[in-house]
Amino acid sequence: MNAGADKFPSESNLNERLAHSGLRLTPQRQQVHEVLREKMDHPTADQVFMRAKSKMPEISMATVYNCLDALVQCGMVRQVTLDRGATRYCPNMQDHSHFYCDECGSVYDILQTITPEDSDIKLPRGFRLKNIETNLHGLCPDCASKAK
Amino acid sequence: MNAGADKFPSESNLNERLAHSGLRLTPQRQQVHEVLREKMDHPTADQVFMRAKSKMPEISMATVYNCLDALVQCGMVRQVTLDRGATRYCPNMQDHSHFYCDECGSVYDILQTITPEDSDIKLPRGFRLKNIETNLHGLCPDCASKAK
DNA sequence: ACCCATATTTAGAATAATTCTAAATCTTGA
DNA sequence: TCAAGATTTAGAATTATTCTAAATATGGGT
Repeated sequence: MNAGADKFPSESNLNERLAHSGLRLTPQRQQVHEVLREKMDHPTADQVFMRAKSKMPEISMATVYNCLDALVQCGMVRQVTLDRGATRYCPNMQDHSHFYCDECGSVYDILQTITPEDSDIKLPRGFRLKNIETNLHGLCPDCASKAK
Repeated sequence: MNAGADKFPSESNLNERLAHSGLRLTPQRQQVHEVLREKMDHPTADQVFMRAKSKMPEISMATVYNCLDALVQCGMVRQVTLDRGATRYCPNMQDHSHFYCDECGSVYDILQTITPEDSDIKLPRGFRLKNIETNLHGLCPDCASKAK
């Protein structure tokens, strides 16, 4: 699309990444990925649907779920489950963890995490560890100040 | 209830714990807690409901949710959200993490974890960290061996 | 370019998970 | 004993996710 520097390096990988998992690049998958990158506020499937719909009115909810699954499967998006509510989606594939405010439910990316390497977690024989998900729970600045 | 050694030390705390959060000890809350401690296989609310119902036939689903919420709130039970499916509940309040098999969905307690102290995670100003939830993702022994 | 096999999308129905509601019941403390 | 408030209950309502079957799109081989 542009000959110059890629503003969105991973966008250019989308096709390869999908292909690597035996999946095709489709306008819908592109759109869903774009929606996620545009506003990285950990939207739910429903929010992704509404945002995608505004650009691509024919897209359906089922497709959004399909696309999210495809993007998760090929490693372009992370699924984030923090509470009993709807699952959220995060296109930031850098190692990072999520801070979840137990009070108001807001989510923040925290650019630090524990990797299988620097953790000294030992699993019983036979387990194969792929990655460690770190969720930080507490109060966000807003709620912390309200709480005295 | 018994003068001897407590087989279930946290059971005896239930009342205090609830009281400390301004909650009452009720037969239903006791039952739900018992169900969880009886088989620590990370059941969903629905499974807890069925198990509790067999001992206390009049209990309702809404009550199970209420009780689980009360137990979580007073720190007697942990909520575990690992995928898009139903939330699971864990009465083991020792520091530990959960291993989740991405293939078959089974969950194992792993008696190691990262605590706020031994992690050197620094949060931006204002955040108040309460606890770190560590979820290990990968393949369980069964699925790992099947996967070559 | 044309055809095929397969992948993907779609709307809507179906299911699953969770929350809400309003009435009944149970405590607790004055 | 009473009143206020907490808790439980059944069932309805809502929300989240998955399923289904038909329509459409795509890529590879000719």
